[in-house]
Amino acid sequence: MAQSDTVDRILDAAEELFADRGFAETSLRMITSRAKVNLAAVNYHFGSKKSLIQAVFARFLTPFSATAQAAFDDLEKSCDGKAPTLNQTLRALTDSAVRMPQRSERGIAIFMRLLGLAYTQSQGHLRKFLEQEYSEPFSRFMGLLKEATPELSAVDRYWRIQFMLGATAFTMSSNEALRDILANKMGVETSVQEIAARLVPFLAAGMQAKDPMLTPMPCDQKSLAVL
Amino acid sequence: MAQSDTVDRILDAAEELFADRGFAETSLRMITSRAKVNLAAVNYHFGSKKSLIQAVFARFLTPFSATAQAAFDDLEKSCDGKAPTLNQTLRALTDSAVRMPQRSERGIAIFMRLLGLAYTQSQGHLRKFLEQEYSEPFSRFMGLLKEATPELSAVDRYWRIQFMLGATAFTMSSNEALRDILANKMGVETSVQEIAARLVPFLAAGMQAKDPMLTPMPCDQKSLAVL
DNA sequence: TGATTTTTCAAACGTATGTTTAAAACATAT
DNA sequence: ATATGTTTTAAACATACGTTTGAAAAATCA
Repeated sequence: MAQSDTVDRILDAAEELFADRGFAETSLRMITSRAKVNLAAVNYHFGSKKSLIQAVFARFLTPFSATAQAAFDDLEKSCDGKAPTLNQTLRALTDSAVRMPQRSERGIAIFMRLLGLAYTQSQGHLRKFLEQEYSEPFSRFMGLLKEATPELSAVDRYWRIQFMLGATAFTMSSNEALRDILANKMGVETSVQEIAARLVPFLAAGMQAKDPMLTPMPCDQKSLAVL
Repeated sequence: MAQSDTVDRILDAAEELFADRGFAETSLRMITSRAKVNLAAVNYHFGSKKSLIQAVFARFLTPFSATAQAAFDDLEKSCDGKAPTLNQTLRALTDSAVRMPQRSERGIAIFMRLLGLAYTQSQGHLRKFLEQEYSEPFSRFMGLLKEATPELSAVDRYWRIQFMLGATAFTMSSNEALRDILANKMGVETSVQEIAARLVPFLAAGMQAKDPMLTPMPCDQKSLAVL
């Protein structure tokens, strides 16, 4: 081989192991032994474990962010002048994820799981890295969300976005486990695409729920208004 | 003091540290030094770190599960015969959490954060412990959800419950951080009760969204093959 | 009181981690 | 072929972890 592929082998192994077991629970020795590379190679090529984690994310997040930006461009062009709907905006994002060129069949699942872990296994450095590296597509997405939900107050929108993020990150981060459970329990096979297709209407409906402050607080009785 | 309070001091310290930093990232030395007890005390009183984690959960989950069961009883009694609505069911659960007697002012926040971590930091032993220890209130809640959403297919319900769990666990697990961000950004203070009050309508609306397979695809390009 | 059990304590153990080192192997270009 | 820069390797390093030990201290009970 003309050029060493050590770097890629490390990235491949790290990506899978991180997705399977999380960051802290994956040691450099596991990574290097799966990659069939010397232990010191990680520190030689990446500098540290933290940098390796960031590199794993950069490798799939950079092309994804470009794809998403293009999808946003298309979306704004296609309904020129008018703001894209919430469904369209969410769909543009999930489609970008689903259509990404994958390294393996597990590619999408790994991609989703890592995104979920990034929110969940809050490694401080990762948060900072992602925020400053991908702030543009992120805030563009936020802007689209704002235009698609003009009826919401800023505070309502803030919380509902958190709810959306939570539902998405959590579901996607354990998408393989959840799919297995469903297959065992009800004999139904599910693709990541289907999960996304089910998730979007759920999120859109929640986002557009009636104003939360209008729902009565519980007195001592459980008497509640219907919704 | 007639009886040593070492056990409680350890539980208090562990509870806070786990909530702040997660399980793996909290060492026994941190716990024992905050609790001002000897390092060996944890292994003496609890046997192992795993058992300590379970004990922390049992201390607040056992009374909570009792409270929730009572709330479910009340709910079923109050609308006798008829099935409680989705909003009522969700509300019964969140109210039970909010009304729990708290050990501190952070009590609710810690409670939520730990519940979120239980789902998120999937310590295998914790999952098993929780499942076999609190399966009754859990499956009762699931039963109520099923009765409250008779129009959903089992598969749809399965996925939407996962979405609800995700939104809840994620939001609650970082509720303190999210509240701080909102306070800094928009000068709005938020209580955990308010988050719950906002979350419930979001979840209910998502749960009752129109059948996902019927939602139309965005305009021209994004039309996807059905599943 | 004295005997016995329970609890505390400092110290050490064994293991695993991320990282560094310095020499060897390799590739490239003069 | 020789020199130069890059990559790989085995070994060690320093540190942190959960757990165990055995003796001291405290509490309990006869």
